[in-house]
Amino acid sequence: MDLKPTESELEILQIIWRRGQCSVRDVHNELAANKEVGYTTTLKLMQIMHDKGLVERDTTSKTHLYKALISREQAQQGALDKILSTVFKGSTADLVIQALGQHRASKDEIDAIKNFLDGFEGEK
Amino acid sequence: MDLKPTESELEILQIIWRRGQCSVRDVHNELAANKEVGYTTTLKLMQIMHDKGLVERDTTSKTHLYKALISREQAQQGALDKILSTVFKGSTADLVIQALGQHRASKDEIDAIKNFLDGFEGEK
DNA sequence: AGATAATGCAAAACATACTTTATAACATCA
DNA sequence: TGATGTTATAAAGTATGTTTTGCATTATCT
Repeated sequence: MDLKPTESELEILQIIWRRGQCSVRDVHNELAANKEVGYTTTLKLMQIMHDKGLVERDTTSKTHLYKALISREQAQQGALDKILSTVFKGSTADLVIQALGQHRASKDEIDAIKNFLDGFEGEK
Repeated sequence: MDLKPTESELEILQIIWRRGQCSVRDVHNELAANKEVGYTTTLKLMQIMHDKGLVERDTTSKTHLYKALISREQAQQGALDKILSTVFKGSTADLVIQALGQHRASKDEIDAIKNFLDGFEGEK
């Protein structure tokens, strides 16, 4: 299994992740709200995603219902792994620092990360 | 300016960033050490990168010398911005936690990040 | 039943990234 | 000089991702 969603596939996954289970129409309506796209384009992409094993579908009723077979966390990790190797020379610390430096994280965010680090370090 | 290097372009940028200034031959030798690739493929990619404005070149001597016009930090930030919007719902904290969680960072790395966070928070 | 709308599939068209081939110009070595 | 190797360009070929077109099926409304 490869599981490397493309750009457009990720847009669709976002919607499926949020809603849990969708018809092509559901997904298309959300996509079309933000950009110009044809219904059949959305359909075709979801068919490709099904071929790739990114989603599964329930075909019992005429309107097929799609569910994600890859979790958001898996996609996140895949994306991180990729940019770690391509631009961060494998250094997670560099990545984290770059992410935080530019972003002007809020106090809450920083605290959340610190807490996470504390727990992480304690565990050894 | 767009400045979105592709996968292959990033491999080449890695080398240019490390060496500072390179001929096509320099880059190609490094690439060819790790994978099967033709000299003209490397050349063509570097020409495309020049067209895009990712690199500049000194053509005074026969052997053209290429330099990066995009910094590693710019490329890193671009990559981060992209995955933040595509898979992390814009949450830097989620990204950082996911990056650290999977990676089993070393104590040194964790300390580096903590120090960074401390300084960052203090500055307000 | 017949019209209309929604859903689905297959095939082809298009765009972009990547690779290869063929050719030319120049430098150096023997 | 002329054989060889290096560099460069242009053009074409391949692969992958994205969009569009045409057609068939099913459901619903009158």
